[in-house]
Amino acid sequence: MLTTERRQFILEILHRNKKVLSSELSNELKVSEDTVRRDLRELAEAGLLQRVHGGALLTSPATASYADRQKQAPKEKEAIAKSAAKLVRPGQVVILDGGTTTLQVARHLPLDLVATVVTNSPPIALALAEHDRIEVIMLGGRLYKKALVNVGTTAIESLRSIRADICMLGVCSLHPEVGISVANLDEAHVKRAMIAGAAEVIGLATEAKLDTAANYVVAPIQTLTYLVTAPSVDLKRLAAYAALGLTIIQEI
Amino acid sequence: MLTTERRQFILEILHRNKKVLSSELSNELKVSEDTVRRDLRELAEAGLLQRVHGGALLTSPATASYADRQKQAPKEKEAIAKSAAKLVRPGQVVILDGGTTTLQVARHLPLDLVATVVTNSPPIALALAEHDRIEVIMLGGRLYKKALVNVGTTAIESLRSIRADICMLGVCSLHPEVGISVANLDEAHVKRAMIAGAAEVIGLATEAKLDTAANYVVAPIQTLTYLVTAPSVDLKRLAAYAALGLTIIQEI
DNA sequence: TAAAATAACGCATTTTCACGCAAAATTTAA
DNA sequence: TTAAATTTTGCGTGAAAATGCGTTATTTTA
Repeated sequence: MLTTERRQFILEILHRNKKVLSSELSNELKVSEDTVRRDLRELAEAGLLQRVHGGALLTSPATASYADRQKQAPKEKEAIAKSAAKLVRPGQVVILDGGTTTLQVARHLPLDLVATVVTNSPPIALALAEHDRIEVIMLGGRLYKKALVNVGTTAIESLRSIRADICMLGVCSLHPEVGISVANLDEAHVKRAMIAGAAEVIGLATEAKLDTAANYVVAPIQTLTYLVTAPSVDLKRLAAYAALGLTIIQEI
Repeated sequence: MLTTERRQFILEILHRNKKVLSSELSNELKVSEDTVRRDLRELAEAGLLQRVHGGALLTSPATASYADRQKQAPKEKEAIAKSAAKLVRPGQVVILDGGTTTLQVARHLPLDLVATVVTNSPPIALALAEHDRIEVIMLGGRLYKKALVNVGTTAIESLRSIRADICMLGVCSLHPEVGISVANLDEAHVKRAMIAGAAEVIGLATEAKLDTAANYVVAPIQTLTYLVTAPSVDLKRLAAYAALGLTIIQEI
């Protein structure tokens, strides 16, 4: 049985049963579990299924992908969020990009912080609704459901009239040469407008995002003033970024 | 059953029953309470539920006042929402005002409905993210936390360039002579712009809102094309409104 | 205040995963 | 067609995840 054939078969089973187990597939297909896992890994990267411990599940459309990402490396994201939240000074105007990491930042802002937050992410706006003294400015636009952010000219236009102190960007992919890149063109445009509207730009990145690139480039690395990562990330992996002039923040 | 599967199941139960008990889940899922607790802990960290002694509750979507209102007359609101949701025809462009009743409407829209929804309410935008075929246009602006809606010139400006088929308005106060009125000036402005941007206007009102008035008048009663109320409301109470030319809808 | 229920913590066990390496299979090039 | 290069696969190892149990703390209730 050909590799491609086998993978097709896995997808069929998955759509019939809504889930597959690595162990069962290994038995049924007469290949080792390693091979099955490799298949699942490939298929997951292609977005055709959702890997979980023990096998895989159907990728539920739209918002599910967001919920999934919320579960990825939650510890690391929380560590980053805590550090990043401390960078916001009272009275500042902050542009907060959408994303699961920035959502954590919003949650970790002190409840009594006086500030203005500009965001294109409905979940972040809701999280900040509990912060009495934070003024929330929501950027409108078409809701891009995969990332739960508003995109389009409306958002970009609104950003033109905003001069923020800092901008916190959840970077999807970061590469010393390629720069900051994302998987969606609309998102790239909005992020670029956010960067243009702030004096300082803070990038938030989990380790998995380092040294990777996506299809749409937002800006070169030097655009960032700070790069916040988890304390667990090896300094060697960050050397290339530090060399480009960024200040690396791993813990405050 | 896979771990991820189990956690999804817990979330489903939670959304259905508004609460879950560790002991019940342990029985139902045939796993130890430890495991259930671990699941709840993880899900809570992801912000998907709120842990309490004995189990978990739904995450408060936002501020207390909003959550409180969501608890007021839930049956009545649901009845109204079901009727109102049926008024949306495939392919239409719908302006959906913020509010607890309109949020229910969003939730009751068919999952396969093809439509465009324009809203200034982050909770509604999020609820609609699960509807694959609904395009969501979010109106930006300053977040008015008490009602969780975006207000201000940005929202009003955006509405100027929209011609919707219908507009669904959660009315705060309704009075035959005063008209539609609300407690906040900014909200009044936005609602007026919404009305101006739609061919038909549908008002949603629980019984408690009939024959009351608030400080800021949005528009006269005749602005409404339909008034949707719960079937439990006595027709006599609605006579005055019917006399003004509205079509009363109590159940479909 | 005491008893009961619920939670948290540490630990051991089992299962599942990831990674490197070498053999086998497949594709590409000479 | 043969040889070289690439890909795929299976296995061994160690790491990580998931789970249940015993114990101790905390909260709730009577």
